[in-house]
Amino acid sequence: MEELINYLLQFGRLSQEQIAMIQSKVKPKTIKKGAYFSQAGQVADKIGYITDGVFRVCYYDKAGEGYTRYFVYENRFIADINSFRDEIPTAEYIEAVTDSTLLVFSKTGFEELSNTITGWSDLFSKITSYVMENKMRASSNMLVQDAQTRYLHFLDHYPGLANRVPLSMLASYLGITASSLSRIRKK
Amino acid sequence: MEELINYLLQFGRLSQEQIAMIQSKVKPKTIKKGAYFSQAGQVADKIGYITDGVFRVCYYDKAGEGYTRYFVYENRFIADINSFRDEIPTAEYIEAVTDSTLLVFSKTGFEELSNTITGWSDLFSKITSYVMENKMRASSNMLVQDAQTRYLHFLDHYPGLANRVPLSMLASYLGITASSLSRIRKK
DNA sequence: TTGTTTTTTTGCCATTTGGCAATTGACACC
DNA sequence: GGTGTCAATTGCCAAATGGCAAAAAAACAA
Repeated sequence: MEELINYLLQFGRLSQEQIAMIQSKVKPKTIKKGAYFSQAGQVADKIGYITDGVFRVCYYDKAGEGYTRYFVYENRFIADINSFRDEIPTAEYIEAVTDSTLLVFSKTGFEELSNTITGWSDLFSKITSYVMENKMRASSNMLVQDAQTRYLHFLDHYPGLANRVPLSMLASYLGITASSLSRIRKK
Repeated sequence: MEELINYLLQFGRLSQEQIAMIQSKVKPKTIKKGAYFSQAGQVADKIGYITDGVFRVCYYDKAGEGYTRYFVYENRFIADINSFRDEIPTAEYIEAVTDSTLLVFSKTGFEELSNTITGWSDLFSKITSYVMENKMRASSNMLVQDAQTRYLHFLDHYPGLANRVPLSMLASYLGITASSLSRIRKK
């Protein structure tokens, strides 16, 4: 809870009353490894702040093969923001990679905050565009690097994360096969 | 001008007065091929709506080699939104790939719209997150496809664009060398 | 613990892509 | 018409990566 508030304060000012208001709209939730926080085809009805655990945003091809777009872990928000805002179905899955705990804003709770706290939706869209820009830059950068460079960059940009996610998921995030990643890892 | 309004209307409602207000804050601008709309190290002080031409968002490595993150063309906004909002220096260049014309919002003009038009900044952040999500999805998808698939996808997703941008820029967008793209093209 | 299932590693070979250099082509300028 | 400049094509070979299958290791369940 503490962390959530500190995270928000990085992006804008909040009064004590506003903080109390936010805290009152958030509910703890646990989710098991392998379960989905949101699923393709459904409308995302909540926004989560991860207090413990790792999630991945992913999709599946016709053959059922899963591809990881990116990972999100402690002290970050996880949500399909476009689905949530416009109430349209998601295109992707948000899957718990480990057993996890979250603080969750419901759709109605979030809207109450938008109506009560001046600048709340601006603050949130600031977070959103900041995060998305980084995600986009990351995958755009990977495109022009070879597999080993991508892996090494991942290791020092997300220290420890490589040990918390299955190799196969990491491989699909890096855009290589599991075998290739295993070989690169040997070095 | 017509197109700008129609584009905005796709993302939210606007009254006649609001439309007039928007139109009064926008100024036409032309920019020559090769010139920059915004540059790394500077603070982006404007948002452009492209009425004619093609731009690319790009960066350079130490060796001076340029890499294209993505292209933007007619009837879309071009801006470094995080730099513009927070008044921090951009990390990237926005370069005119062809001679182009724009409609430009200045920082002050844009702020006046935010203060005058209820929901203006929500409407704009809706556009931003929608566009960024798509850009991110595009480069994330490319990561798991081979070069030829990426090229073919580009051709039918952006019809005609391949003929408007130099091969070398397209190659760097696709994450391959100019030679490789040239070979793929032969087929 | 034991057996079962899933994930990871490894070997082998085919294919893709990169790197480099030479050639060709387009275009502007003299 | 010649000449310089820059972009695009092509050939050659090396390096990176994929595909597939078998073996090994790890995770999980009974």
